[in-house]
Amino acid sequence: MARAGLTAERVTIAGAELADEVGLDQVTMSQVARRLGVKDASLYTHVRGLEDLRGRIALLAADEKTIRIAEATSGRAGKDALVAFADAWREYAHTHPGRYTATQTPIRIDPELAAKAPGPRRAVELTYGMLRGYGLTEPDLTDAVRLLRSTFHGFVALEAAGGFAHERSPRQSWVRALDALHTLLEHWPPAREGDSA
Amino acid sequence: MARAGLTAERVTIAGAELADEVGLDQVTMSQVARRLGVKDASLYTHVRGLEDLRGRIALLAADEKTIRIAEATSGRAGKDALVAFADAWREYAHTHPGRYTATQTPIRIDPELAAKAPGPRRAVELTYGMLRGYGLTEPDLTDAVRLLRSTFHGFVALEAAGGFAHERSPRQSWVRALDALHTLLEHWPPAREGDSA
DNA sequence: AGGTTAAAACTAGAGGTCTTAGGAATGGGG
DNA sequence: CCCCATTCCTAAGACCTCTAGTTTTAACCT
Repeated sequence: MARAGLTAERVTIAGAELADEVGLDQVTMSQVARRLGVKDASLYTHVRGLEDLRGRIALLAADEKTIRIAEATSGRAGKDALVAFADAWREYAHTHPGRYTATQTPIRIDPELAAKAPGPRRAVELTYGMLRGYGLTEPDLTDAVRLLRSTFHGFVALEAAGGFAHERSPRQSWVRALDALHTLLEHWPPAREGDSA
Repeated sequence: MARAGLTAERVTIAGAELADEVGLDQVTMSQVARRLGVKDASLYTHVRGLEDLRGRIALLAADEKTIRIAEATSGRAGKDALVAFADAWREYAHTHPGRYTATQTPIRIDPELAAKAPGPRRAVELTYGMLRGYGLTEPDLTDAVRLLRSTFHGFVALEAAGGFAHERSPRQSWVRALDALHTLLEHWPPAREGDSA
């Protein structure tokens, strides 16, 4: 029987495609094997198991998303950068729902593998870079980054879960949310007594 | 063999407990049956299947969370109410991680069953009520509600996924995020040209 | 009390999944 | 050309979901 030419990467990509098509929890070893024209057991040469595969999909997605954001924000500053960053984030979640879902799973990723992935560190740099123009300093900077990431992630997650059943289109709320966040970053409230606790 | 006295509700609760203990995706028919001292097949008298059980857990969680929030915000207004609301939300996610995860799944819930659940409607009322003091009007009100829900959900989701690896404690960032959101609600930016698109 | 009956729980089994173990083919390096 | 590490396979065990058909239970009725 001719070799299929599998690699860990090809298996991961097949899994990611499957995730986007039928949902992350429909990604099984068997399905991925079938898609690659191979028996289930053959995958275990390249991937430790289902958990490992899921982790690799998550890492792939994180990298891809970071790249999109980097492209989108390149050369922009201030609110332009904020909107480009956020739109790229949401766009990725929309076009790759399965991959995006994978990024939400608690980190059960092989640490050694994770160390090789450029995504996370780069993502952090991008976010801090985007906020540079607002003149925040630590620890406000970290807090602001966390607030932004929370809002972006929360919005697309709720959107995907069907949480916005209301009349008003999510798109409109999204635009207004970005307006609001921009305003907020420009007028970031000073820490008050007791906030260091 | 003596009857176990199962009901759909008892099965759901067993599933919810299991979810909190070992994670939602470890909740299987077999495990739930084992916990109840019953054979797998017996569960199908009370619950349509695994999907259905998951949906019921999600509904249970939504109701419980809403109740906690209602209790916490009762009698409060303004920033007090905002903080109580948010803290109750986060607290629920922390103490019931499996149940909370269940609420994130896209709605595959039996519509008939969902109609009976008081949670969702009540949750919406609570949120709008909490914002009453800020003097917002539609459609800003809807946008603000969506922003808050996104941020709350996003924060606890990232927290649970290990997304806040930084030095600074999530608790501190949470407190500051609430400060920031309060400020934002007090100075909600007016809609600009083109925002209705 | 005893008999009837609907529901609850069981046994059996088909079909799917994950994973390990060990055997056979393949193709690149000596 | 042949070695042999790697790739892919078959086989098999354990577990899972769900359906069908059967037995047991408890509640109701006279």
